[in-house]
This record gives sequence, C-alpha cells and structure tokens, in this order.
Amino acid sequence: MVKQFTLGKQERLKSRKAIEQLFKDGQRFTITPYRVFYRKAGKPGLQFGAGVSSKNFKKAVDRNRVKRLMREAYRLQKNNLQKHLKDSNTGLNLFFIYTGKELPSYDIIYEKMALALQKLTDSIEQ
RNA sequence: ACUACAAGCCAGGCUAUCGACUCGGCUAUUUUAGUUGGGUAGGAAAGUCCGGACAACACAGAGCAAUGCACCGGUGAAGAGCCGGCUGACUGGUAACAGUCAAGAGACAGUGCCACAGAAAAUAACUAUCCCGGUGCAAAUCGGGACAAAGGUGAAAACGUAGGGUAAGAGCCUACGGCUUUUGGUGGUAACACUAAUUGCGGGUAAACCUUGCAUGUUGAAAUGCCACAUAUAGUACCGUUUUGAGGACUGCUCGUCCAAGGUACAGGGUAGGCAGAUUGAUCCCGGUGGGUAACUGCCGGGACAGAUAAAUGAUAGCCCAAGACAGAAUCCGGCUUACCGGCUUGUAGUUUUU
RNA sequence: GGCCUCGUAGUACAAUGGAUAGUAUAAGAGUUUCCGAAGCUCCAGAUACAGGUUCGAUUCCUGUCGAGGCUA
Repeated sequence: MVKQFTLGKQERLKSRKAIEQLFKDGQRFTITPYRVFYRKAGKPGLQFGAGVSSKNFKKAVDRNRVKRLMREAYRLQKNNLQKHLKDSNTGLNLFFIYTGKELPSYDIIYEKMALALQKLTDSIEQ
C-alpha cells in the first residue's frame, strides 16, 4: 500500500533557480484568492510551493497560518493531477500566491484549491 | 475570605485520522527507500534600544574631526543594565520621617538666545532723586557733579531683615541669616555630612553652540573557510607601470608609513549546488548548604535544552476545564522597552467575620 | 539579517524655540445667473501617540506606533 497524501521534500519546489525561472517565463492564471504560476519542467514529477505577501499580512503568525492551510489543502487534493502527469510522463512546477487580505477559513481554501487544480489538469491536457 | 500593589512561576489539556523537519536503531542497500522509537517554537521568539561572545581584515603612528557617556561605591564577561548610598526637586506629615522622580560635570573660558510686557533681560543706559552754580519773586529751565537704592512688568530684576550712616542714597558699615571661593579638622572606601577660619555676593538656558574628563579600529553569519560546477586570458573608453607611481591599506580628513602592476567605468557572459560556521552555553530549572543589606555569587546532587534553508514545528473532528490573549526561532547570549486572556505562589497594606 | 529617512487641515506643501500654526485646492453657507460653471464674501477644519528639558515646544531629547527607502 503506497501512501497517497504525502508532501515530502521531493514534492516541494526547493530550488531558488527554479522559482526564479517560474516567475520569469511561467504561465499564470488567477482564481479569486490565489494567483497560480505553473511551468513544465524537464524532470518528470510535480513540485509545489506556496507564498503570502507580507504587505497583506503583517504578522508572521498570520502568514504561517495561511501557508499551512494552503499546503494542507494541496496535500489532500493533488492526487488526480499527479496521476495525470504520471501517465503523460511530464513534469510541472507550481507556485501558489495568496492575494487576499483577510484571514481565510479552511473551507474556502479547500474549495478554491479544488477549482484551481481542476483548471490545471484541463490546461495540461490540451 | 475579599480588594489593591509588588515580585516570581505557568501560558489550555486529551483522543482519533492524515502529514512536515530532525536524531538514534533495524532491514534492503551504499545516491536512497521502508520500518520503529525519541525530540520539535517564546515570555516576550517582537522592537533592534544598549552591552558582549564569535568571525574576517588591520595592528606604525601623530594631529584633527565624529559619536557616545558624565554624583559615589558595588555587581557582573560587559553596559546608557541592576543593587545600595549621597545630593537636589516634588508630594504627604506639626516633626521625626516616608514615598516618587532626576541626561545628577561646567553658565568665574568664550559665543549666542531670552517673544509679549517692562526704564532695563545683563553693557549698565533712561526716568526720577540729591547737591552746587546761572536765569527767575516762585514754579520751572540750563550747565556741572553724586549714585546705582526707587521704577511692579514679567517665568525670571541686581543677597534678605533690622539699625547706623549721608546732601540724598546704596553691603557703604554693623548684627543675625542665606549662598559661595579657598584652606584646615572630625566621620565615611567614596560621593558627601558636620565644624572652624577665610574670600566674596549681577539671572536663566549646555535635551543652544561649546569646554573639561573618559571611552570607541572597521565590517557583520547574506561574516568567513572548504569542496563541486560553469564561463570570455574576448570588447570599448580613461588613467598608469621600476628616477616620474594609476590605485590600495591604516582611515572619516590631513600628514606619515607600507604595498603596488594593473586599476576604474560601460556593455556583455557564467554561477548562485553542497558541507562546515550551527546549536551544550558567561545556559536554565529544582533541592540542599555557605557569603553579601542587596544586585549577585561559591560548593554538592538531580534534571532540561528546536535547528529549518523557499524555510519544518501543522490540519480536521470530538470531548473536558470553561472559552485560550499577545504572538512564530533564522549565529548565540546578558539586559532594556513594548504587546498580552487568564491561572498559581509569596510578601505588604486595608476591610469584614470567627476563635 | 543590517542601516537610514519621514510623519502638520480631506489632499499637496510652509513655518528661527515665542501662542490666532500659514498658503493653495477640495468641502459647506451666501452673493452673482433664467439655471449652472467661473468669480467674489464668509465659515469650519490639523502638528501621529506618550513622557521629559524649557517661562514657553510643530521645532530639542527619549520611548512607542505607522509609512517609505538603501543594502544581497
């Protein structure tokens, strides 16, 4: 039995260079609280990162809270996208930025993450 | 028992499911994967306001400048911290005394400023007063002299009171008192206090410039060392190369000393991966026992202490107490300041009840 | 992580330590006009907060809070 809902080091976007590349010439779209950057990578596999602006959330506690909620929502719903990528043997780099100014509830984070991931899988297929 | 103040400690807990980082064991293996056990935010982690540790560079200095500090003693690695004392101001009190606060050296080195009001804000002038002389019956006025007491405005006004003195006055003189300079004595480690003689008595402001004394080498873990990978010893402009010195270090400036053959600017190219630094140290807590008024500290025994690197320490659900505040490590410590729902302990003061 | 600068009416800016804190514009009222705009007259409005120095702080000093910038 292989674990499904993991988020280890291999699945996070850790290279500073890769992140700069992603912001420089990656594609992007917006779903209300999120701005999503994505870019096809050389290696197969799905890598994810999350960020919050310190202008919208001045306290570090709030920024941590939002990032943790986003990671959790992603961890529980990424499976479909991951399977898709495995079938087509491509890699994808992902970065989510939270652009809202209020502290969100977990339900909103969860629903919007589902929407965003669905849109991603659609655009990958094309 | 309640209320107020001060000091110290704690900073929700448990269960289930799914995760993250890290350390140790085991299995496969030697990049890694799986499994099992342990650990995983703070009292302020914050502000970056002080002080250090540590690291790199420098150590050839002199002068100037800059910045900071400023009663005394102690504490400590150190400090603009803390503790104790002295002095001053304010508050309470009849007083003894108690409490709070103090950037608490110098305004007899010099310069500046002191609105409005007031004669005048520091030179002593002006008005007024008094004396002598001229004119005049007088009032008054003119000239010469005396003196700095009177002028009631202001936040601030030329030691205070009484007497003498004088033409009128004045520390001009005397007595008492206040402050001050210098010297001595006593007590105290010292600041200082008391006391004797002596010198004088024209304001405030140094968180105005400043003077005096003391201190400060510069830069901060994105420091620094090592390994790996990659490229362009190419181009343009200016300056310079052994007697002539571009530039650099001490160094913020000047002098001086030393190094010196490449340096600066523009445009462009490459890399930005890993390991160390890095988490156990002037550490914190508990118990016992000494020293000290206290801050603090000696000895003995026991226990505790995250380490990430795009950055972990979490999410969901339920239950309990009764509703969880402020808030998230980024090299590490000691302090200060600020934010904060509550709970516990100790001490002091007050009120009420019982014995 | 380290360092620096600045907070004044709604807005943009002034003010040597001296008291009615000024100017422009916006807002409000009036006047003008058939109605409006422009013009004219009037009016209300602020020193980020808390302490200290000073006779007296927008100004000087200290501490908070906020905003902006530099450094890789």
